[in-house]
Parts: sequence; structure tokens; C-alpha cells
Amino acid sequence: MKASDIKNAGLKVTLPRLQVLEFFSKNPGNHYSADDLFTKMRQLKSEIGLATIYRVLNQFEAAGLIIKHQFENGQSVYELETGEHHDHMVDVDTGEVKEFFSHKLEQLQIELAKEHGCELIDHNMVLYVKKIK
Amino acid sequence: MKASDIKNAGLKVTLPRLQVLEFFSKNPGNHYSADDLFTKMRQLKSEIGLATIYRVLNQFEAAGLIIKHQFENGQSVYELETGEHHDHMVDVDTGEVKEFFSHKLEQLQIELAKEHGCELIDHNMVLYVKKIK
DNA sequence: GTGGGTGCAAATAATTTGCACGGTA
DNA sequence: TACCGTGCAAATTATTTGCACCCAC
Repeated sequence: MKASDIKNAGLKVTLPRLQVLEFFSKNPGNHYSADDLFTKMRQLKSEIGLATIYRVLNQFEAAGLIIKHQFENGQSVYELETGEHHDHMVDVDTGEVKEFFSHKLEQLQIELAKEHGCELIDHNMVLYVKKIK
Repeated sequence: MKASDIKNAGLKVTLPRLQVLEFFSKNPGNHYSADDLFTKMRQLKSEIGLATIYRVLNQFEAAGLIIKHQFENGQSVYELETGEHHDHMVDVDTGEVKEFFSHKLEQLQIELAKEHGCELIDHNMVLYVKKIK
């Protein structure tokens, strides 16, 4: 993940964009809301505005640099796109989030869409689990 | 689904509540946003206000009469709770929501949880699709 | 009668947009 | 230098809340 990714997305390499990209690169596997980022950036002495954060997040998402998730609390959160697709498993006791990938599951989803006369564009899957003691 | 369900939820049986409950009962398997309902109720000559719709939806959800979903288009949608589990397929072009059930999928999810040393408690799965022309 | 319920309008919350200034190529 | 990008504030969108009036019990 580097500055040239910004240029490849057809965007000018500016300070706010570099700061946001660098923050995500330094915190892979974590999820942040626009407001989280705003607070973090300010702590890092950045002058970036909240509106710019939203604009940059949308541009990065369109460029495939980051992924946007909608959890059920209203706010959107973003994470770095690592190129490795995964789904999430949430421990209902601890709130711990585990990432997992299943080829079988991916195939089944494509089949299910096809059975309904559709092409699969994307999916969202979260398993809520409890550890077996 | 009947008036006594409202009373059992500890709520007074009022006209707006009856109207909303009746609308859901007459349209099982469909998903409506608060604004959809507001429009539909006005068409049915109801004087119900949008704020009341939001209040009633929250109360019904708390009572387990309806289910709230957050798909990726900002607005929340609600459907009647029928007691029969199903997952959702959202058409990204039209926003149309289709329900589906796959035994294979349910089994696979249980297996995946088990592979990670866990017991499956619940899950949330949405396929985003496009119709094949 | 009384306390919860309602419609309306104003208040929030998350996000987007208009605008004049500033920085990148 | 031309033009995209930016911060700020105002606009939008979805939802919640305050308040005076109304209705089911």
C-alpha cells in the first residue's frame, strides 16, 4: 500500500490522502468509522477536515483500496483491502471478531444467486458464535 | 398476527398500531422502510404521522412482532416475523429484496463454526445480486 | 379522569455538497 | 498557471424527541 496507489486511482497525491492511507496501512485488520479517523488524525496533528475524510474514504473505496462495512449501529466502518476476501465470525460472549474464508461457501453463494436467475455481485456474511468449552 | 399481540406487548391497542400491524399481516414476506409505510398509510387514508410510524416500528421490533434489517442502502427496512428463518438477496439495481432458504447453506455455516471450535448461535447473510438479462 | 399515545415541528446524527481559497503537477 | 483538492459551514437524509392535545381504559 503506497503513494503510487493514489496516483493509479487517478487522484493527486496530497497530504490528507497520504495521511489516511498511511493510517490504514499501519493498522491492518482494524475497522474505523469516518469519525474515528477524524479523531485519530487530529491527535496526529493533522489539519484534515471531516468532510475531506468522507470524500477520501469514498474515493479510496471506489479505487478498491479500502472496504466499507455497514454494521447494525448506523455508522459505516472501513478497513484496508488486503486482496484476500474473508467473512467475519463474531463471538457473542466476548465481541471478538475472527476472519475466515471458505471456498465451499463462496461457491454455494454463486450457485444460490444463479438458482434465482441472478449474478452474484457481493455478499455480506457474519456468523455469531460461542466458543465450545 | 392479531390485536391481542399488541396488548401482550404491554401496549395500548390504538388505531395507528392496528393499521401498521394489519398492513404487515396483509403483506407477509415484503420489506418496508418507515417512509414506505408512511406513504402506504396515507394512501389508505390514515392520518398517521411519520414519527409515530418510527415509534410503533421500534415497539413492535422490541416485542418481536417484526424484524428490522439494515441492508447497504442507508434506510432500515422491516418485515413481519413469521418464525420461519430465511436469508436475503438484494437486487443492487432495483433495491428489491427476495427471501431464500438453503439447507446446504445452513449446514455449511454450522460446520464452519465447528471448524473454528465454536457453536453457531445466529447468522446474518445478504447476497447482493444483479438479474441476468 | 389519567396517563399513555399522537401529530407536528424542531432536534440529532451521519453524510454530502457549495464555495472561495490553497496546493499539486 | 490551471485546476483539482481542501476546510468550513450549510444542506440533506434518516431517525428521534419535546410538547400540547387526544383517546383508550
